[in-house]
Amino acid sequence: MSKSNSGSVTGLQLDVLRALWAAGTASASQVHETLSERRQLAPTTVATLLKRLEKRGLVTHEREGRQHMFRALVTEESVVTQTLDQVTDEVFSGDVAAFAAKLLTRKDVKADDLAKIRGLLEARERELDS
Amino acid sequence: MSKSNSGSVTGLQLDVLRALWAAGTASASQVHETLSERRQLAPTTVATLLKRLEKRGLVTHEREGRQHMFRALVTEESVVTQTLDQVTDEVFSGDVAAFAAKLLTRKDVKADDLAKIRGLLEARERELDS
DNA sequence: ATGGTTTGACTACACATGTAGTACTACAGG
DNA sequence: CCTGTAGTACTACATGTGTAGTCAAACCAT
Repeated sequence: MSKSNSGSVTGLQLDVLRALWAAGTASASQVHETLSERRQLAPTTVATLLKRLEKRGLVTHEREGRQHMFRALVTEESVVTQTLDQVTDEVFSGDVAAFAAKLLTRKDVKADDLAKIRGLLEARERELDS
Repeated sequence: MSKSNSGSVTGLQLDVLRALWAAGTASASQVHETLSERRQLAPTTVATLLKRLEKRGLVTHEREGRQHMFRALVTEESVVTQTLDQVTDEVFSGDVAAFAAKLLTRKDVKADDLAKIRGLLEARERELDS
């Protein structure tokens, strides 16, 4: 049951997944290449990461000749949601408003951030209202 | 100096810290007691956690007779901020608006959450505006 | 004092993560 | 055909975390 997989991912794992989301399908070396700007990792390291993600059920692969072509089994949406759920829960005891509050009172929130947020907020209000 | 300590904490560690924040100062067994409703942990486990948090510089203790009275060295504020910073960074590449957006579009956001958020948003706007 | 109780110290162990080396294999070029 | 190379598989290792047991000292009550 239930599995649906409860794993939240670390920043590194997320980067790997992002490479896959961007490519759709990619070999270990392609992922390595993609990551190379943000992370200095040995190619084998990337392979290990992919393998571990596969073990956790987050990605899969299919051979293509001698290569493995990897593909994410989870969407960015679900991973992000998962992460936020966890934070909401652990840090804010499920209180989304408190969560948002903290976010809004951060030092580095800019006026245009607020504007964007306002837009979304209003859209969301209309949505819930209807 | 400096470091202000870069550690983000896990849910469990956060619970331990919360016990300390609530008590101001507490012995391992008091923390254990406090946690006992949320977590079924052996007393020694709690002691271990406290010790590790101390090693990381997040708490400290002073002997009081035969006991160790622990005290948090970080504020809830800082830990929460730290956590949000990390999520902002890792998950949203620093884009606070995107972060907020995701939060607002969650399934379980209720109308009164939105109302609260709107209040804060407006307060914040006035603040930045001034 | 003496023994049971409390509490801190040390040790342990499985699992995840970050990181990477080595070994083997199969393909491509000469 | 032989060999370099690319790419997978296996192994490794330090660190952090969740979880807890054992041991020893210190203390309280009889």
